[in-house]
Amino acid sequence: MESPNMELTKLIRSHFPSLNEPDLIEEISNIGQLMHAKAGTVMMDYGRYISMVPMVLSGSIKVVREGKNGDHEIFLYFLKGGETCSMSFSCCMTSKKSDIRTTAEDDVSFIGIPIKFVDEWMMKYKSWNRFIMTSYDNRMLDLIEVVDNIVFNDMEGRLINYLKARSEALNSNIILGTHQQIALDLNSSREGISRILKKLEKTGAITLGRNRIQLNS
DNA sequence: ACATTAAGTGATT
DNA sequence: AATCACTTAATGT
Repeated sequence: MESPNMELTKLIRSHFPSLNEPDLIEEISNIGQLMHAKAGTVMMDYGRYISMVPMVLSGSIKVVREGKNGDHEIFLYFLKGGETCSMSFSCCMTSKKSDIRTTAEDDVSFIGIPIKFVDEWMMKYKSWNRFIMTSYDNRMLDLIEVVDNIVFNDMEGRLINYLKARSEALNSNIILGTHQQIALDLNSSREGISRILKKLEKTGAITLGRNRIQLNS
């Protein structure tokens, strides 16, 4: 039988190879909590305070922003294995309420790190510092992509990018869900999404089914 | 068989 | 490209 401590150590080594300081790995193993979230679970919601920063091991987490009116939201990006949520980190640091909502796109497992340590390790461990900074940078790039998408692309372009992102996040070319949900994510209308999807199906790019979209690439 | 939910369509703005 | 009003199709009970 392995102790949970060793289990965590293994997971950190295999999923976060850039964190290579032995003391750091030991600390994470002692302090981190191995956690799971089932597909569809809302992991973080608007207005909630965050006490833990997740280091994602497997699965992917959908991050969305609430629209101005409050009745719409807009899809931002997916968080995948080996990554962490910079939003939760910055929220924690300023002990602000969350500006975003995250849901488990599929079954997710992650290591939860209490904020206190996230902060402490920033100064203590160089590789941790780099890890957090890199994560910030990657998220920033994702956000720039979102802006580009909205400003320069029409709905069809945005939808195609969205489908790609989702397929990549799920590691599958089959996407399950309703047109309505996609419309919500893209701040569009169900009918509009249905029409574009229909058009894409005719070109052979995708195959449609009820609750199901298959990408044919 | 019936009710419910998802998707398709044409018209209007 | 969004919204409305409706139809058609698939699925659950």
